[in-house]
Amino acid sequence: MRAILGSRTGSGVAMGRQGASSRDVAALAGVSIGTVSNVINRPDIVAPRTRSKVEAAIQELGFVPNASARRLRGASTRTIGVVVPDVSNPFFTDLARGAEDKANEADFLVIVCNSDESVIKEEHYLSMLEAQQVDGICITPASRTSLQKSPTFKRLMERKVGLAVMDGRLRGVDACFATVDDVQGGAMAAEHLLELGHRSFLWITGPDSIPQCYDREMGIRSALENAGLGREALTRVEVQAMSADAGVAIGEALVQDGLRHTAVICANDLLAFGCLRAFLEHGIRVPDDISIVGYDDIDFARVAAVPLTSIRQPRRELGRTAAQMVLAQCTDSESVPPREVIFQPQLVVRESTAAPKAGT
Amino acid sequence: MRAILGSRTGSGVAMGRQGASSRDVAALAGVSIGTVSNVINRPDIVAPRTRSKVEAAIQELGFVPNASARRLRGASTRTIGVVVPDVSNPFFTDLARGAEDKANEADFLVIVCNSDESVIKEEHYLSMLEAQQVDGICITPASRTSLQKSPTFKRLMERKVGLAVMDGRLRGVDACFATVDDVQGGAMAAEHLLELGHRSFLWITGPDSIPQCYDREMGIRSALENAGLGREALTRVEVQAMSADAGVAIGEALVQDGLRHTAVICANDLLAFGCLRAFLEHGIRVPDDISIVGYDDIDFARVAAVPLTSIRQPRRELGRTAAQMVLAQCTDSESVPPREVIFQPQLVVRESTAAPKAGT
DNA sequence: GGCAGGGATTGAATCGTTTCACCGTGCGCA
DNA sequence: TGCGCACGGTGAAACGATTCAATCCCTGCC
Repeated sequence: MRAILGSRTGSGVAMGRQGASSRDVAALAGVSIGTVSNVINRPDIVAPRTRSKVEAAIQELGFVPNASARRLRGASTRTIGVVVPDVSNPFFTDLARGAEDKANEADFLVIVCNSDESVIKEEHYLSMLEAQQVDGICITPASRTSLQKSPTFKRLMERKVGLAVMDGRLRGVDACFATVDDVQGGAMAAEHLLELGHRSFLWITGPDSIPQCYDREMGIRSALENAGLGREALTRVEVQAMSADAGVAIGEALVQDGLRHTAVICANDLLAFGCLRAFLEHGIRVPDDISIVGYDDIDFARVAAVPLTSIRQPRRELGRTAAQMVLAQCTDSESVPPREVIFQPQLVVRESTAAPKAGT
Repeated sequence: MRAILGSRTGSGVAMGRQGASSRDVAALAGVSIGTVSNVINRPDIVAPRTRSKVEAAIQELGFVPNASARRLRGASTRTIGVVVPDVSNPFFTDLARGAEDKANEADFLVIVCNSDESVIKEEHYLSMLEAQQVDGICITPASRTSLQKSPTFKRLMERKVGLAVMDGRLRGVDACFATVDDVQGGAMAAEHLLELGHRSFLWITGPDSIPQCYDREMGIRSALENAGLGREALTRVEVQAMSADAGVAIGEALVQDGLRHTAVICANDLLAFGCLRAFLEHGIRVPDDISIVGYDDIDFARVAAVPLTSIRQPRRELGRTAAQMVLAQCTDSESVPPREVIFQPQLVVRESTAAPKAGT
């Protein structure tokens, strides 16, 4: 009476477009399909003899449970999404890598999505992740405000998909946050330069809609204010893409204009690299003629043409923490994970900063 | 008689742990569930009026088809896996990013896996990807030989999962390959240095099991041979991890030993960076005292302390091509995609190489 | 020896979608 | 008027695993 249960590919080494199914395993082991499921999910409740029979069958057929079917029946897909602006920015690479490490420890897979800071792409990815039935999402939002308005995002929240925002906070959103204190980081950069004696600053940053940029600027401004400087002490230049190329472009423009500041603070190391390169190519000496501070302290900061003073962020740790939060939400179901972890940035002084020249 | 079909959450704005299902949409639009499916998959065969009714219902409920259910019924998951040694190596970052770009254009999602060059981790990831029912896999194998032996890999092949090997070839495997001619690349590096007059080389490389390392070394050796040099002209140093830190360690050791070569060729830019840094810290001048050639030409190569001469690879293009091949295999079903694309590397000369000092 | 109880296993229902055989309806044509 | 056909739409089966109520079997106890 069990003969009828054969797989569509026969009972031997079941192969074809699809691998072996639990039916095949059950047939080969001479048990019911439910027992196979038990062996996989609750091995302890299965009698040792039965268990080893089933395990042998699983081995022989090379059976791997179909995650789609599993998910359909309510189980987890063991998959999380990671949405970042651009993994080719080393900062986000490390964020993603950290998240992947943590996920891997829990046997989860990671779907990586690059939003390229486009709200539209982000929204699109979110809905694909929803369709994929991911268990959770770690996201660095493309914008400070638009995510909250996204219908997909709202649905995701309502469906109680695990959610952790990396490196940024969202007003009025009930999610976990793994952030670095960007206001503090901005202040650190400014204070370092103030201590060296600088009084005139150039701030190269991305669009104001990027929360990190916004916060860092706030930190810089408050530090300058505390030092008794007026708003005119800080000149603000905004770039569209926070890339090395953009940094080069700005650096070139600055050189053309004649340098009017003694110090440059960049919203990330990539910009700083570009800027540095443009300066050096035009014979401007760093830090003698001008100081540069980067942000992120990516691995390459220390091997730059002039090793870069930068604000270090615990990048991998940030990703790990976010993944941890997401996993906690979707694994331990009702245990409430810490809602917010704020890391402190760290000033790393290298050779790109020094006291301004006397004559300035 | 259709009343019985309500969703478990009622007929209004259906919400809960799960989003709205096609049943909900069907109920709201007053059509059958099959019609909803038709609207989604073959809109052309549905009458315009019906179609717009259904589309309105989809909108209202925020319906997103469940990919698991879809897949279960034989459709694609619209997901591919990308397995690389380590995305925090910029070379692989770009490979992954290229693949993601291409996948995104076709509305596919990418699952990124870091094997850390561990055959065990690689195998584990492969079986998770199998369970996820990915449509295809782009992989840079952790080893030259072990993948062919992996049972999971064999199953994957038999199941006709789309497969593309990035940056490496596998003996006796029937898959697509997107590679760069590493033998040629190694030769280019050596020839450049030979032309400058170098005769004594140090080759810093990863384990021989890594195909790229192996091939590059072959290229170097044949170039030296062609130049009439014996095997003793090349000293080989092997590191476990091809990271900047490993480069620093080697660099330090070299300095301790006293430099016996006039040129160093590194199997990747990270090693070159580390080496460069160690040299500079000990007052050794590059390229005056010693020349360094990297490999990959990552973005940072040109902004290094001494801009690095390197062998450029079309990184993103490689990833894009691999993804393209995989997608072709799983989309156009029977159209045979090009089996192999070989890109040519390119020598980029910067400031880290020069003729050896006269007295050497 | 019979029965209660508990551990092991089974079988059927279920998840949400796709697919396909089938059914009405209305129209053109003989 | 009646036949056949095309078009739109329906409904049920199927995909592969999980879950849980039901069943079976064995052991130990009275």
